[in-house]
Amino acid sequence: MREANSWRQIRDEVVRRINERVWQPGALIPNEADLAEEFHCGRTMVNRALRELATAGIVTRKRKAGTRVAINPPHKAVFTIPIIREEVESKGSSYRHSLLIRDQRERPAFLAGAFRVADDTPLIYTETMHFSDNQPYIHEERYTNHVAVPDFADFNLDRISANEWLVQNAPYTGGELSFFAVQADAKLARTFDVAEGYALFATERSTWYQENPITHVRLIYRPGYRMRTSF
Amino acid sequence: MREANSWRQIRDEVVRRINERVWQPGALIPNEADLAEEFHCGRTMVNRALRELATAGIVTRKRKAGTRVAINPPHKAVFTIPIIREEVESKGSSYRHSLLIRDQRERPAFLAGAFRVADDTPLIYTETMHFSDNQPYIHEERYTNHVAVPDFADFNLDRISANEWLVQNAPYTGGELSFFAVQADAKLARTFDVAEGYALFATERSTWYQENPITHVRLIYRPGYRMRTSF
DNA sequence: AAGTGGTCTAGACCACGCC
DNA sequence: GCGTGGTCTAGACCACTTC
Repeated sequence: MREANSWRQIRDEVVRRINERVWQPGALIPNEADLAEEFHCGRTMVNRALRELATAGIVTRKRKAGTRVAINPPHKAVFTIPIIREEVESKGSSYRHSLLIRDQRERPAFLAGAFRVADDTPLIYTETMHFSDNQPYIHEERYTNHVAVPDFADFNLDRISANEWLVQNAPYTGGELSFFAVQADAKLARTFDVAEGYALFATERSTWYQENPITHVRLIYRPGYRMRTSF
Repeated sequence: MREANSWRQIRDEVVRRINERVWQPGALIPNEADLAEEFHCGRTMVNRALRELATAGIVTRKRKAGTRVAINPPHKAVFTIPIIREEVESKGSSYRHSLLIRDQRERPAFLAGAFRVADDTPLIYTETMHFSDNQPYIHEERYTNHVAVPDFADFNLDRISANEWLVQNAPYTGGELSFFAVQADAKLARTFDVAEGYALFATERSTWYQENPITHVRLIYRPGYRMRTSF
């Protein structure tokens, strides 16, 4: 059929046939050897193209059973969590932040599930306001386990935010992320200049390194904020 | 060093060295040929291992410049957008839904950006309530382009929800997803038994096939809902 | 110019899973 | 059993980027 000499062309041609219903959802597509012959290339590159489509959920593959067009389109969206400064600056706005509070606290009750440290382990608590073009943008509350990140306690957070410092210096092996809505309390209402109880978008993120909790952060976004992604 | 004969083992060993700081963030790691020699394998499999790590954002690769440990850990999370019924049932709850409204409307103004059809194209509007264990769970408002999905107009939505039908029958080539917070209006407040103005978590999703809009849906979740993912 | 990753081949053997 | 995808090799040439 069409000449194809790179795995990208093979991949794109397979996608085209799926989109145009040459190969229906659920249908078996030709095996690697046959496709290699059709495209005048080695089986290795057919394998690579189909493997990538399988990772993306476009096809499903089983030994002996062959490769099928996936029945359910992949309802997956990859979401990238940016460093706040970079997010602001990428929109052409100026960024600054202000450290409001920095002290040591014991773990609050609501963190017991996410933060598996002894009840009386002191945690570093920081509260930071992030601004975009000098307008309040994100309010950040963070608990950091300084046993896991000893350098953090001494770090000057005036120039670089906790967000940025931890992203670059505290690698993690796993984490959890959640999205939800909160009502503005009195302080947030004042900060963002809305009525108390106003609906604000919020995220929480926990990260850990092996079994050790590193940090837990709650971000509350300015009124009307939307977090977007495309797929 | 350690014996490794599969690309997975190579990948895991590289990850181990990065996590244990044998190779620091930003540092250059040995080139493919050297790693192939160390692991007693072909360069192809080293390439595959490192390519996968590059896709995951663990390392960055440039010709001639070599492979470096990424400075920023990958702040990526993958969201799977489930069929609502499956989400509810996977938690062991019973699911049902109720179709509240189904009519034809012209495109509302707020959809002009997301829905590139002529202003007077009639769209199918549906409003559905999803229940978990007979408690209100998600309120759904949907606009569907019946030019793109002709079968949808005739479909009986009593047994299968629009959500589920479209996922399985209307493949798409792209889409957009956004997360935000809304205030409950009078109707939502009544539905979810909260005060008017209460903060609710909401998502909007648009999908299209090639250049044709398929559907736009806004989901408003019950009070206190959190959308979670781990990484 | 030279070194690096990116792509590709031809061929091989293996592991899985349907029959 | 036996056909399929999964893995792997040894070698080659190319494209890009830094020098």
